[in-house]
Amino acid sequence: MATIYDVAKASGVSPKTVSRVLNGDAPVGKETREKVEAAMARLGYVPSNAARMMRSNRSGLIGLITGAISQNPDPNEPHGLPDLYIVQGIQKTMADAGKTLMIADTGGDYARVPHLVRTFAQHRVEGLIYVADHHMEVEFDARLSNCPVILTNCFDRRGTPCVLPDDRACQRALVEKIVQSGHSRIGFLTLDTSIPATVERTKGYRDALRDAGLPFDPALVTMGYEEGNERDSAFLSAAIDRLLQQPGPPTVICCGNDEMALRVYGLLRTKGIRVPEDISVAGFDNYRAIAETLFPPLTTVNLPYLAMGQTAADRLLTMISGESPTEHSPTLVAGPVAWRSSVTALNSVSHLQHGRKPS
Amino acid sequence: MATIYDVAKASGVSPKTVSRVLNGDAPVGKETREKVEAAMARLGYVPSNAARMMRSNRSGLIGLITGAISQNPDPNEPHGLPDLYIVQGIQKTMADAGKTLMIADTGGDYARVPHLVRTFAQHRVEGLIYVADHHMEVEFDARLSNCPVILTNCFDRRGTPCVLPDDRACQRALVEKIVQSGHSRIGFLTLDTSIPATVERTKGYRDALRDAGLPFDPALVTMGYEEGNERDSAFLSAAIDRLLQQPGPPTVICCGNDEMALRVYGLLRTKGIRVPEDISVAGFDNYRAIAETLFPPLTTVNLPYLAMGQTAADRLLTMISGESPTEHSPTLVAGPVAWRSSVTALNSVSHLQHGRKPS
DNA sequence: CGATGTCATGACACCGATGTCATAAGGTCG
DNA sequence: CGACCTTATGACATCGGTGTCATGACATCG
Repeated sequence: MATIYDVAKASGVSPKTVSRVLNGDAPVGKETREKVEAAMARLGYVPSNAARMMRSNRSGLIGLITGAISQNPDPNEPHGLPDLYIVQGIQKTMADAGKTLMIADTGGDYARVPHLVRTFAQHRVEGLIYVADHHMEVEFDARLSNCPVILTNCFDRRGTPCVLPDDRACQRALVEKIVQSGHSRIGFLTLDTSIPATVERTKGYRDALRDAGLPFDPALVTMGYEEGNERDSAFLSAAIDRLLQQPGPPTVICCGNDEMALRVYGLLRTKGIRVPEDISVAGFDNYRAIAETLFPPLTTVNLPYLAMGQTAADRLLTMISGESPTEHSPTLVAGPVAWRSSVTALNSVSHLQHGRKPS
Repeated sequence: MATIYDVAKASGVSPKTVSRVLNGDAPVGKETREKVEAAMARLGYVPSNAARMMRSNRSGLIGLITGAISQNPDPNEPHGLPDLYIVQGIQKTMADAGKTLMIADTGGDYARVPHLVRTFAQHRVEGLIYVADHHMEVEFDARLSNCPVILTNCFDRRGTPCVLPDDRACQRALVEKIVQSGHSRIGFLTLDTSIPATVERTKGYRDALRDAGLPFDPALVTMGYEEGNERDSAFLSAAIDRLLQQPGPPTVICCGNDEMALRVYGLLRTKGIRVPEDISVAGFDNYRAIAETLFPPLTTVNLPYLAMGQTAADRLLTMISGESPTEHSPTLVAGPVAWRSSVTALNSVSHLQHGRKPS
């Protein structure tokens, strides 16, 4: 590999002059510049970042740790998508800022994190981002990193700066729209109640009801998925039955995510209930492979993962530049409702739940 | 940031001895080692890769260029998954080999590739991998890279080493199993016929028929998706009608991918045709969010993206070590059939296509 | 007991850039 | 015309490690 000395010799100038041509940080005679540029092209010279970094002490590198790429021990899992969009947002923002992203993957093994942090520290990354695959609490050990850290899609107890999805506002916006369509008995099949997203979304659900002056009926809210057992049809089916087999059954069912909605479509049809004629269904995530492909297309909420990534990247860049003191409160990012035809407008006069024919 | 000199001073030895403790490349007295290690821990010393690299000229870095993370101008697209699993496979293999992966994303803009290659060259990556989001032909310009290059999920005209999915063998294996289940009229809704995968899979489809001694009927093969217009229900519906409204309609429909199969489920039900009682359906990709969540679960082919990534990584590592001369032929990787209940065993005596009741 | 070998350690140069300072040529101004 | 500035360039030290070689203290062997 050609060095700056080779270029200098080939063009008959000093290495320092070649450096000046490279960086344009001082005036260089036009003729000299052309000679040097010709020599660089001829030798296929590419400057060495390592050498450059030794002096400047600025690596231009950002470290990103995630399980996005292989969160699940089980390959081909559908999860790990959210983090992907987050990574995409980060990537774009960092590229625009002239930073190079080093991505490391935990391979699903959380114990690898300290090792990855150390590797990044060796490369003298200027900042570190941890991206979780779902809204969760973590304990991210970055003591060795010696650089600003931001958590994305997760938070810790130490108050490390973080960017989180605004599950509460999203669920609230969805339910508000559903209420505006004339629904007042709104079922809610939640994800496992032990995860933060469920807690926040349930608050949002209640917010929307309260604002609309509707009562909160606990019988309309029940858990549809059990943590670690997402594909148990019997569990989900029983949850649906709990909702439907009660006085004043819901006219619409909100699901914890789009995948659950997909299964709910199937289970309702098995029970001879049509979507959306007999009952409306809504999802969460706007997982388009499902939401747009289903028939009828699924009303859902677009969690703004891309924007979360961008927000996180911007916040980290601010921390790196050190302009303003580091803010410790979480940044919440909400997204718009994706309204599709799986939720029908209820005629506010007739409160029939069944037997409506498609128009 | 503490340096090796700080550690040397703090422990009262020479920098070189600290280096020896770090690398274990020469014997160090037990007492000295402990002093040095204590000093390193106390100072929070982390060696600088940049400095290390300058002498050794070995960066331990592998560059990966992909659109996986943001292939689609349209966020939340379901594609970009295959590449993701490929990236996962590469990541794992490289981590095991002690290499650090630098991932750059084209952001959907192919023109950025030369710039990304240059950035990698500046970091002196030891090898370069390009991952495409689907089996395709590319023109990958890596002249500046000055290191081994491997293409994954794509190929070029110059014969750059590449790893490709064995679409032909996969489709063949799927059709073989379907034939073994008693089907002989096998419909095939292909992806756009202009893409390499469709060409190869159609060959595999014909291979399986030929081996089973079944005739190839062109009326059973038709295009279900048009390039760039994947969500046109009318197009797909018309294709289904072409297959069904003919003498000797198929007893099973193979789809170009799992997403198409999801739509086919919906369209068939709209037409009053039950899956799998009236007709069987098979997919391609084993996209589990769909294949396992659908009812009935979808029979499909597991394209081994993970294995492709591992294969590509292994091949690149071999090229880097330079042990054997670089092989230029493509490496094909096949995957197993994922057999689920969307394809029924046909009683080989009765060739009824309709009217079978669920057992 | 001297020749040889091993162990433990240090001095020093070097990798490829860039920051600092020096220097020489030519232009401007009072 | 000399003081001073700007432009264009080079010499040299430096960043943080590691490779090479040298050195001194012991141990081993014939």
